[in-house]
Amino acid sequence: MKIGELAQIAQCTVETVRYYEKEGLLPAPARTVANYRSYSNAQVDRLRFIRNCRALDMTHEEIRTLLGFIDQSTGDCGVVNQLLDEHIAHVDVRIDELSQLKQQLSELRQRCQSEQAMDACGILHGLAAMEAEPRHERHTHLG
Amino acid sequence: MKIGELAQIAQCTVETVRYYEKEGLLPAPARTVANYRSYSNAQVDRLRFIRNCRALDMTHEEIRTLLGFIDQSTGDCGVVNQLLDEHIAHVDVRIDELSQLKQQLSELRQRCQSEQAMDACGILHGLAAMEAEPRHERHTHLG
DNA sequence: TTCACACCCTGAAGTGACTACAGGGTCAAG
DNA sequence: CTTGACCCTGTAGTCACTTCAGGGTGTGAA
Repeated sequence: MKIGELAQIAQCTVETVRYYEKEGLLPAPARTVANYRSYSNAQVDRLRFIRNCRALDMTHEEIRTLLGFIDQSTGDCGVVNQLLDEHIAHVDVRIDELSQLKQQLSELRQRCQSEQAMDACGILHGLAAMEAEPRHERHTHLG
Repeated sequence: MKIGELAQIAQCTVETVRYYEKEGLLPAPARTVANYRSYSNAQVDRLRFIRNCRALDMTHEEIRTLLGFIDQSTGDCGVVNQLLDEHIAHVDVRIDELSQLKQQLSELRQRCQSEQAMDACGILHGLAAMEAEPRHERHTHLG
């Protein structure tokens, strides 16, 4: 299977597949005489695994860890459970942050209901007057 | 006022202030004889405005637009209202996406309650079996 | 045979909003 | 006269890609 077909199956671009190879998430595949990448079924499965993890917003580092567990396949999967729990916690934190943000933005939006002169705009005044809070450290890799 | 004091007031780092100057969000300040940046009160206000916008997760592009409105101060603020509405919509979309994600992750987590052998781990199997969805385009700049 | 066109290759640079670092200058106190 | 806190410039690194430049390969039609 050539790279274009693989990319279509895995719902990503050809460039992304090559990027994963460079990053070491996907092993380098065999090549045809024309130097085209040629993928096995196992490699298709591995890419699908990676794309599924990415669809769940895991980082490459998290994915690398999971792939490591699969490759070893020794030991118990407590570590996997823990990784997932931590990732879910990340998502929770980010949802809370965004909810607070929405609250603040909605309040700000309330300050200007009509299209008045710039100088009088409650939103611009609100943005100028807010008290900058100490920047909170990131508890999550989710933007 | 020197850059360190300014950064402290605006709750950001000295590097960030210099970065905003390079990006054209903050005008280049006067310099002392020792070539130190020296800020006026107006520039302090402008940086506070920028930091407040960033605390609300606006992009530099959005902030640049708002600063442009302030600098012109002609016309009505309908455009400001619109920018804010769009930004609130971004945040809404992202909250929905993350909520769906959390749902998927929780279901996945259910698949493995005990610490069993890697090969039997329901989470790893779940990640391998998921159907990759077509990559959804970004409707938001929020990560 | 020659052309078009879809697909493949590599390697470098761009994205956003910073952060970190190297290598140096300035200034006040002890 | 030295120590340490602050300041300067410029470059590179972060993350997960995307885009681009400049080429090679393979197949079907004119």
